[in-house]
Amino acid sequence: MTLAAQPQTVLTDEITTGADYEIVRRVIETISENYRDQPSLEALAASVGMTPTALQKLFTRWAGLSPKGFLQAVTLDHARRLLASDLPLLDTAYELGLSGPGRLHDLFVTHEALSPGEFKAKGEGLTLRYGFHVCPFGLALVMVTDRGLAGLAFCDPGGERDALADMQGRWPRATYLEDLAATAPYAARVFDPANWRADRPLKVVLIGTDFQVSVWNALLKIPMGKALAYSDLAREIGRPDAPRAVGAAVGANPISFVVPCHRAVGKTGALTGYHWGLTRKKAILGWEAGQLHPS
DNA sequence: ATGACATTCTTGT
DNA sequence: ACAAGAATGTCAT
Repeated sequence: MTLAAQPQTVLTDEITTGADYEIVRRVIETISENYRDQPSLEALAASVGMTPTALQKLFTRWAGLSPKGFLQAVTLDHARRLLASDLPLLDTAYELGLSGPGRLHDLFVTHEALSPGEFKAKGEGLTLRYGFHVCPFGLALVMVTDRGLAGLAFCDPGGERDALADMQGRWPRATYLEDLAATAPYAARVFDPANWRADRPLKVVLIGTDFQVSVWNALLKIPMGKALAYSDLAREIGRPDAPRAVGAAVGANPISFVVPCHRAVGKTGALTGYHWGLTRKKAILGWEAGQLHPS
């Protein structure tokens, strides 16, 4: 797959975006494995067979920030700074949402939980429409009900089957329909910051146990560019002794990215596990840093 | 730095 | 009902 035989000109936007992610993903992987050595742009470019300038351009277009800047964003130091910014943030940016049943964060999300009956039936009688869409982090599997967004998962090209199976395992009795027309608007809304507007709230449906839903609620309160330790989350929901259970609940979050599970980090600021791959967690964090400080 | 273990919730049998 | 596991945290080497 190395020869330059592909006719670049006929590739659609979507396909190039997917291919771009693959390159960027490998670069990010390299950066996060060797960030101590501060790999140079030249070395990074060589590792993916590109010229330094081409990689610089591609990476910056993707992340809104240079490989160098990304390297810094992924560093332990940076994650620690996110943590250092104290807890008060939890209630501040967020008073406005009190009027309605909903919660707000950067994406202007309103949510409702599924009724206990509906949940216990493991999705029985629920119709989930799904579709795969290209996004900045590879392929996104979007699942919606008539009440709003219910699931968001990631995969690499070729992994569609596994991703779908993973989601279907969560609600085995639900009916699944492929319906790109239904899911496309959600994909566009979620991954384009220009669409994060209060007058177009994103409706999501949280399907989980009480404990899980309370953890996901706490996650929704973390603003973009901030992070919280699992133990802080545990305190936030009033179970200071259950950081481990919180970790499990965070990992079970069916709507990744929208429910910002990537903003939960270890007590020390270390980036810990991620259901859809640690590399992707770093990619998302770096991408958010780029949205925050456009260069 | 490494490893054992404490602790809470979920899930499969 | 029970046992095992999980995207953790802490304390002892």
